[in-house]
Amino acid sequence: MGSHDNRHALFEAMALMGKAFASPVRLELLDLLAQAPRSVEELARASGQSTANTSQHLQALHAGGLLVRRREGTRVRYALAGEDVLALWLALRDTSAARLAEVERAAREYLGDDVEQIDSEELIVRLDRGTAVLVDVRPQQEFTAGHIPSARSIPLAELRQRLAELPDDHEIIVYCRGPFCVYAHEAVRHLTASGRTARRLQGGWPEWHLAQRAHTGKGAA
Amino acid sequence: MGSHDNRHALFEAMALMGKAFASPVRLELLDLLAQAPRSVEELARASGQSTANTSQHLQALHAGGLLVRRREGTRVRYALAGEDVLALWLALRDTSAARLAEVERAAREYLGDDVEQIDSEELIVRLDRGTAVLVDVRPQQEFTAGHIPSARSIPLAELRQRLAELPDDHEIIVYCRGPFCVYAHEAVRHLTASGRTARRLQGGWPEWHLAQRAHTGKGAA
DNA sequence: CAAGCTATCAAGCTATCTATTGAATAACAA
DNA sequence: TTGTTATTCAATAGATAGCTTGATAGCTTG
Repeated sequence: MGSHDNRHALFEAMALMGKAFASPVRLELLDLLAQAPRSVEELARASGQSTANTSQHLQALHAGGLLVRRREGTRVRYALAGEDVLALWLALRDTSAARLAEVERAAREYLGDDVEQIDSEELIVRLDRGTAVLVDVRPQQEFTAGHIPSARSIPLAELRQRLAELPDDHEIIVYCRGPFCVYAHEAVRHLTASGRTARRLQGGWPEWHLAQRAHTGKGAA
Repeated sequence: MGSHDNRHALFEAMALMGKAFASPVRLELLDLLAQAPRSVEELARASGQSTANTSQHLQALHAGGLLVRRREGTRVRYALAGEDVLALWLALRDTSAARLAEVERAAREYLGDDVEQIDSEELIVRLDRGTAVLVDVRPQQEFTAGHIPSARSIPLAELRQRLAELPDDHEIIVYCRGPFCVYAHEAVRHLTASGRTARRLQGGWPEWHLAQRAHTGKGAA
């Protein structure tokens, strides 16, 4: 008899995860956690929300199965539940950009003028040849949590003072959190304005990370 | 100044799509549309919702960029907006099953006892050898909209009367809408009870379809 | 153009969600 | 113990979402 009820219960359970994606604040938290695990306070600061509100949203994401949490002394560290969750978030983000004009428009407004891009295959060639250097302009913490091999860390905020560290005779390739993060755009604009040859890597650390996993056969279940 | 506002606007736009996934009714509609495009009334009947309510949910899915619609005479035909949307829905579904105990439990309750499975590689081998026949037990309409090559259509409701059509000396491999659809489970249980050798194909038409697309290089943008 | 069918709209009620506030709890240090 | 910091809980008000009902609009057919 209750086969209908059972089917509805199934979709209701799936909607627990769906609901987690239904708030802009939660999406921003996911995006931050795609870079590195963080405490509630760090996430609150980075997202511009109150601590209590951030905590509530994190619990919603946790209830949706997207996050794991661990107490570390006096603070609680939240992290994405797994690479499948990371892939799901990137898929939602990219599909929304492809299908919703609103997202495209907002992205253009936020990122400003396009800067020259380079894809990861080309990047590898140029690094091998030694004609380019790779710079990670995300905050130090995110670099420490994981970065593209052979990248050096120069957080965007420090770029202005640390220009001398970058060789004059190399092309500079910059990456950050991903295609919807301003850091690399701003870095490239600043570098170009300073007379350097600079480009933005297409995709950021999460994309690189996922692609590596896929190639080495550690793919999804 | 408004760089914060711009970032928030970006996530708000992405959340338009996120919100579309936040209701069990909408997920069921997506799941139906993953099989074949349909009119509002068909979707209402299949999902057990009122027409008005179904229409509203379809509009929400449309606003989220997940559906396209086209007027066809007196009715409106809704369809998934693209293969990226199909892939996204399958990813959400599978991730929720992997990460949420509630989904696993609901799926077990709904599907009943496990039946023997076979993966698509093995399927191809057995079809080549001619030791197996492949049966699509979804409603006729969905078969017509797309099916695995070499499958024959026997909707579950007709299986009982059409048993004679199936050769006695072949293994019968059954598929339906996907891993969370009961049809194939029930078909295999019925066939086995009738003394046949039957198994369920792992994954249904949408999974097969996406996998084919990926192999032939028509992958995502 | 009138009838009939499909889909959408509009209004209303209830339930759920969001952000805020202030209090409560957990871990740790002195 | 007491104090301090990080996080969660509880209560609230305002906004949104969900489903129902009845009216409206679009297309087709006679």
